[in-house]
Amino acid sequence: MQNELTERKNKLVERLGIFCENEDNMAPLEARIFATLIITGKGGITFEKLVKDLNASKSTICTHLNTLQASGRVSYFTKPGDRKRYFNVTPNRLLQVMNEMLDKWNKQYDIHSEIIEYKKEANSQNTIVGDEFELQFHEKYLLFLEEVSNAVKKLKKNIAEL
Amino acid sequence: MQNELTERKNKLVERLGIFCENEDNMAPLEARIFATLIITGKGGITFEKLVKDLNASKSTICTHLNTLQASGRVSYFTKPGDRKRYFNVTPNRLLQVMNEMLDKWNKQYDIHSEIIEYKKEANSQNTIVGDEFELQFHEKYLLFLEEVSNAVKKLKKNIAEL
DNA sequence: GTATTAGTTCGGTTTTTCCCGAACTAATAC
DNA sequence: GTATTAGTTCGGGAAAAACCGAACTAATAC
Repeated sequence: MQNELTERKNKLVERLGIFCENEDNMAPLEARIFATLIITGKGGITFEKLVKDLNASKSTICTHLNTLQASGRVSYFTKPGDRKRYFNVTPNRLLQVMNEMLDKWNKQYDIHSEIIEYKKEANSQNTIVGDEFELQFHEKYLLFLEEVSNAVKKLKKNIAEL
Repeated sequence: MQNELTERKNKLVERLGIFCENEDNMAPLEARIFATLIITGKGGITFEKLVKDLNASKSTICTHLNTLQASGRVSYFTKPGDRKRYFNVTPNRLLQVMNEMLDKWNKQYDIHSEIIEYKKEANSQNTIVGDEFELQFHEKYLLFLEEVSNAVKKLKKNIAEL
């Protein structure tokens, strides 16, 4: 019974780990740590248990926990009379996820804006008819980025109130 | 004059390249290729010009062009009486971007759903009061994924008609 | 058919990433 | 203070990623 649950947990850590590796550019063990923290939840998990559960060295766990904390994804708390740290996912993680999305889209917006500027300038200097840069793709892209950003900004408010 | 524009283009390729490297998991040169294609636009660019412009080996360009095509991001066309291939970004790239977003969110949805299942089961077996898993984070996350997915699905329709 | 050039394949090298172990520091329990 | 254990640092090694060059194939121009 207990084994079946643990097995299920491990499978989930692995699955979520691979996802984080692929989509969030995490190192394999870093992804497993983060996945473990997500699945462990608020209660947190100690350094030494991570070392055991993930079968990794202390140094690796230490390094990754630090980068995860530096990126704001992970925090820890302590219990009085217990010097261990209990690591968990930063409380307002969902808000963070939304902000990360917005950041990424903003960066893209800036780049495509600059590309448009560049292409306009190039077109104005170009003399060969029919050889101009088209701007539609970039303009549509900007439009899309605005819209999807707005949608997430709205969700930020709504979900905060939930 | 021409130099100034070329300089600007190179800067943009570099900037967009780094973005693709970081956010889209591309290899450095792969990212530069893709960036070049985006900035070159519909007219496309030949294999040999990529080799020259990016100062890379034919083999590397070849390999990356193939993976980029395999992932559906890049296509090519030919001109009659010219055996070179002209590579460019796949025409409906924006639609593709939206689909990639939806895919990613779907994957996350599935994983978090399974985590919820797991935690419910664990809670039902748990006897220690106050030691249950909380589900709010995951439930909010699912809600958010649904909403943002819906927003993008709407945009898919609207922007297609644009 | 032949020459030429576009593009591919594959083995190998360089570079980077990832992780570990051992020695170390820091904190607290006693 | 001293012992113990939590956590860190750093040098190095293994593994993976990225790129290249040389030899090759394929296509077309002539």
